[in-house]
Amino acid sequence: MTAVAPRFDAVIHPPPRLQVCGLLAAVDTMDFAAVRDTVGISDSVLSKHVKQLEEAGYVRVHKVTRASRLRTSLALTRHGRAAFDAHVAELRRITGG
Amino acid sequence: MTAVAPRFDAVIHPPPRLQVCGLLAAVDTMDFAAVRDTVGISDSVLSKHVKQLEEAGYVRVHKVTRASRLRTSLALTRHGRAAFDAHVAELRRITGG
DNA sequence: AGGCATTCTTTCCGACATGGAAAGCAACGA
DNA sequence: TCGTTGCTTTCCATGTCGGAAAGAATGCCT
Repeated sequence: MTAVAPRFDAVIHPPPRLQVCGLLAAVDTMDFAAVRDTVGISDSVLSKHVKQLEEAGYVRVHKVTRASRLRTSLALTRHGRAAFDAHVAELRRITGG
Repeated sequence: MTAVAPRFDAVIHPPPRLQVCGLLAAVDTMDFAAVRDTVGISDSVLSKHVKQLEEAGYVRVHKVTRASRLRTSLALTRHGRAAFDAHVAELRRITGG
């Protein structure tokens, strides 16, 4: 009864990106700053990892001026969610889920 | 009701080592060659990863002459099993298990 | 004993990933 | 125009990874 085909994803696997995807998978959208603080990494590092995820088509970046401040929100794309689910399924398979 | 305290382990996380630990977690012992073939990596690469796991105290290497051939068998130590379980628990936490 | 095959182990090497620090940049308010 | 906020990009030092090939240990065969 596997919902998705397990598939290891090297873009998602590294710790910081796995955490980012894990956070985004649980919500519709999350602010850059919130992700940065939750994961506990610097602006520059998060920015670089988000860029990887964006280039893979897994994350969508939305820049909005809110409360007269620049707010960048992140969200998984449909494709990103599918890739994350598949990777999680593969992790479960590997680890004997 | 978490059985083990989730704890991310950088020694275990990389794909080849996660696979090796996943295999060993399911059995008492497994031959070097069987692990190598199941994981699908070369002798030298497996040897190097096993060395990392050994140095972390996670894997025990047993060299035996069997059927007049050198046979190296691998097994998780108790400590290795605990670390693996903790890492898997952390992965589940991160991925929204 | 010498040579050869089997089984890993170690070394060498080039490629690539990663994070910290700092400089850059765009937007906005004072 | 200047300073602040909120990321982004660049620079750099370090680390990891795997492939290829040389090494080493052990046993078999003649």
